Amino acid sequence: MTHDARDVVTLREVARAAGVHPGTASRALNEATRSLVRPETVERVVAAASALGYRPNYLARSFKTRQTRSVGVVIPDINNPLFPPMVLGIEDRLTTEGYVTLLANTQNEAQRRERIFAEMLERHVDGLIVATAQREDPELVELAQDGIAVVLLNRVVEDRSFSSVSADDGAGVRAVVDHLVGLGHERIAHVAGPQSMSTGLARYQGFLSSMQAAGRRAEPELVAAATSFTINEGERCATVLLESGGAPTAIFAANDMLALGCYSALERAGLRCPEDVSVVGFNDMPFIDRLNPPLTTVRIPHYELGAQAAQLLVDQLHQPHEPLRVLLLVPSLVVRGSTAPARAAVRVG
Amino acid sequence: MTHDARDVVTLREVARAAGVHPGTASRALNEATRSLVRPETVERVVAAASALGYRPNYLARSFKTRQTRSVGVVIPDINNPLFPPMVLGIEDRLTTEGYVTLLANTQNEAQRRERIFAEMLERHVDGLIVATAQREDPELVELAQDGIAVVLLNRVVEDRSFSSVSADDGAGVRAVVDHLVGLGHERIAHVAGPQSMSTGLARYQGFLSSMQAAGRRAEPELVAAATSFTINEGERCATVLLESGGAPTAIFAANDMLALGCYSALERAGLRCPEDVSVVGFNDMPFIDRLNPPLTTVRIPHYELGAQAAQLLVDQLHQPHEPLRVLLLVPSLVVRGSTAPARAAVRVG
DNA sequence: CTGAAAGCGCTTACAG
DNA sequence: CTGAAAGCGCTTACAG
Repeated sequence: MTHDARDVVTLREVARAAGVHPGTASRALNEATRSLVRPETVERVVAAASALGYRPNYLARSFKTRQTRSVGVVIPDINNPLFPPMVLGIEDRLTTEGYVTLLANTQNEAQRRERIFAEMLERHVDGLIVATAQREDPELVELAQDGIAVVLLNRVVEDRSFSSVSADDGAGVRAVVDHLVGLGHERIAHVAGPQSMSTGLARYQGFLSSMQAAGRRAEPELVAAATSFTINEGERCATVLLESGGAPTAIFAANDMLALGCYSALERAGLRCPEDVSVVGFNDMPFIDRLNPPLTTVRIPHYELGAQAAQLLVDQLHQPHEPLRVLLLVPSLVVRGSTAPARAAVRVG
Repeated sequence: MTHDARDVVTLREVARAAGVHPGTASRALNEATRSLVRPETVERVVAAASALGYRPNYLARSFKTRQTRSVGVVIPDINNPLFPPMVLGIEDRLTTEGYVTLLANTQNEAQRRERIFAEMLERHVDGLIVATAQREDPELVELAQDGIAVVLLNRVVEDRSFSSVSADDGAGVRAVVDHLVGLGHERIAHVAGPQSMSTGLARYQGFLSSMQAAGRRAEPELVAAATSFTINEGERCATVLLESGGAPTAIFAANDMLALGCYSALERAGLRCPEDVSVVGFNDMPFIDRLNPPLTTVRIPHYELGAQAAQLLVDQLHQPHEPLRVLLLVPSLVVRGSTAPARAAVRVG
């Protein structure tokens, strides 16, 4: 009825068939302890195991060793197209290392996040890959202090006690600003992301420093900060910028969702993109190249981000006293139809 | 160093603190057996447990009971925007039922699929939600015969030995055909999906019967079958249709990806959508409403699909001899800018 | 190099 | 209603 049939052959039976003690059979079958056993014995045990179709009982093993070879992956929202490629990268790497992926979405709800972490620990995951970090994240810091293996993905905590894999936002933003400056834009605005997240802050700071490096000033009326990375917030902020009197000829949005909101705001204001205002995003979401106009944006290697995070975690699991590692992957600017040479300043409202 | 600190308090200690035998403590703490214990004793045990911060060891429990309260979710490709909402629906429902989600992508590779199923069984998942079914799927049928609880999601196996949750494709297609016929289209073409999948077949058959019901003939030169649900295949098939001499004024693509390919083919042929040719998709992928033109398509309640599949599985787990259930969720046509009244027949090539 | 034994932390017949 | 005991299937010190 259930799949107990599969489980019917146990280590004890393999041992009997091979004429050895179960302990010996265990050692022979386990990679790590195999060298303790005489080669001929190993061979005998392995033969018996495969003859009987022996499959070790993971539950028993996990119970005994307190290791589950599973890792918890905590993301904000799988519906955000950023995350699926990361999850795939994680899964691919984890799988080849013999780990299994427990996935959970926080949906940005504190209560849900707490539940998820508690559940993952109850399930004895060997480690956690967390893509929901806030810059200040006491909950996460506490986890780390409890000695749970955690790798941060995409976003980062201010407290530098985590290994992490994220994109080099500074480099990405620099490429954006250089591109816009190169097109002759004088009045470049920024729709910043939430400053409570490392990505929002890093891109904002990158904007300030890149502007300065390019000899431009980032005027206060040309910056608006969104409270979330959503289309609605992008529209709201872009509207603020357009009505501020700052007369931007280009808007750099801290991610593609916000950029989509910029499109909406421009449309509502009767402005054309890129003729009147250029728009740049960040992330290179799927299908963003099929919009009208196709969005100029910064491509982040999301799959790689996930794969590297998984690797870091696995390394850390195998070598618990490994020093922390902070990986920054290189993004690249993808120029499409939403940016064009600056024309004249535009004033609205 | 590890989170062993959390595990330090064991059932035995709770029992001692409450002055009862561990067996009694177990019964008192377990929902199902609590009624066997005198209320005052239950109270004492519960108090002791919470005073000591007792957390049952899942590993021990799973080992003993052979249940893990985990379910494997097998999807073709998380990067396909269809699946994230389904996965979220699954996770939400599973979580409230106390189950955890093991996620894996087959990437449509047979080898990978086999590995995944083997792994999931090794991990003793309580059941499986499978969105990768082929119409003929001996592997899956075998699983079911082994008595593993399986619920099919989105796609279905010809062999009717599974519970499943999918969309009522026939109803969706009917709405599409009626819409196009209502717009005066005489020559309606179909880019069919892979006929090895139930979705591809059902939508094709739905097309045939709806056309017939509407008094139209589905001419052979107005149907082309894709070998995969991809943009490239959509473009290839649409090109075939446009060059076949059938002169379609509307193309119904079996999903949005294929419809995207139709857009490309029209563009390459110098035809405008919807002025020259109307296009309809299926699924209502995220952001498909932001394309140029916004795609008319059939909305499928993907989140609900996932949630219902999870529910079916959980029900089946709790009530193993429950009869199979086949759920068909109702889709709805979303009319956007890619469809317009028919003008004249168009001939290309 | 191998055997004998203990034990991981629970659950669950079985007695009483 | 509760206790005493067995046992799930492994791994791993400990002897020899």
